[in-house]
Amino acid sequence: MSALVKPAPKPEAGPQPGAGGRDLATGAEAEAETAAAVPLALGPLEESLGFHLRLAQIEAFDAFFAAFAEDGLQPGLLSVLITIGENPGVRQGVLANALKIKRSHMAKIVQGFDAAGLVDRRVPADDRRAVELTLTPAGRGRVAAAMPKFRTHETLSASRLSAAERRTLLDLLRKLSGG
Amino acid sequence: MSALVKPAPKPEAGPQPGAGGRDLATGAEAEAETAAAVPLALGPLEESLGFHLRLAQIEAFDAFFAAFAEDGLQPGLLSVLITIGENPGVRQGVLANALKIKRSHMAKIVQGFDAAGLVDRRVPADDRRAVELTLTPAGRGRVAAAMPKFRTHETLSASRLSAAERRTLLDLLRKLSGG
DNA sequence: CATGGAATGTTTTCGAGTGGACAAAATTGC
DNA sequence: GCAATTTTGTCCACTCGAAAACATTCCATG
Repeated sequence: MSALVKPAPKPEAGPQPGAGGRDLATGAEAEAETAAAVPLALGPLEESLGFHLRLAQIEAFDAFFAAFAEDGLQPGLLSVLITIGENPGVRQGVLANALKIKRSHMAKIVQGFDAAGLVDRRVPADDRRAVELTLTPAGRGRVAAAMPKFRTHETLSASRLSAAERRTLLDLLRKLSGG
Repeated sequence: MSALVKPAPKPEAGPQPGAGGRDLATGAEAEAETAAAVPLALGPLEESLGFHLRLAQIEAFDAFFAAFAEDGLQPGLLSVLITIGENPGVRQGVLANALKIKRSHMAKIVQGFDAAGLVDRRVPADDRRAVELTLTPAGRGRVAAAMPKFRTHETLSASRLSAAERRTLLDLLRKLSGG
């Protein structure tokens, strides 16, 4: 598949009228589909952590996609690359565990990266079941190239929060997840 | 399909050895797959809102599943039912918009609910494209039955946070999502 | 009113992610 | 040493959700 190599989802002429062409830099939220933004009564959902987590996550995901659209890179995939870079020789299962990605899925992802020449898979001599992962030079380049955009994205996506609020939110999320 | 009527995912004999039988009440986190909980260096991810949102959301999702496994109910589906209940006669598209569910997906969901006899779909006379949704008595019963469990789940899932922290987290999430 | 465009919901098609069975290698117990 | 169990990764079948094309209805403009 090489889910990383698709040369920007669709090389269209420009912002199509119907497609709702994602204003990248402006930060305007631009009324997703159509359907008036009628405020609904959410009842108990209004106070639900899980519900708001989902909302926030979807929004963050969308923002990420908007930022990285041309790279054809997804949040999960980038996190895998980064983590391999930070932990050369990490075991595939350990990686999956830390990133909350299922091992079966991680296998697919790593296959894709391998095929794309971004990671090396080495079978250690002392345990021939395992696979140790390392970034290739190309992989390191890919990560390095993505990092500035990543930082920009992180800043932009929290633009509604003050620095202190962002810090607090991060800490609380970490605490919630048992960090 | 009737994705709501499956009588608990698998009516097995008991907690299978290999299946990892989800201790519901204990709250112990029980080492998901196997793979030692080796702490990895996450580098820039450590400070990433999006990354921690994903982690927290996955965890919340899992907890929800554990709590509602026997009901065969999913977070998104319950949120749809609740919101219809809170807004009788709501338009399908408005609902999709508010819950960040794609319209095409909402169509499927509503079809399922309709087939299960949980919602009524009424085409208003003044706009024959639209569909207005209402809970049937059975639907209201379903929601009412789920609510206590839902509140319990909400409380449990935030057990690592104090009440004040939970409140703060909720407010920050809402602010982040443009509430 | 006729005609082109927009809004609403549906269908179809496809990718992402899961669950479970599996093969190979390691570990343990005898 | 050898069988049983466990760990590690992979494969296959399936579901959830998204993107895009579509049909129908409404609206605007002449």
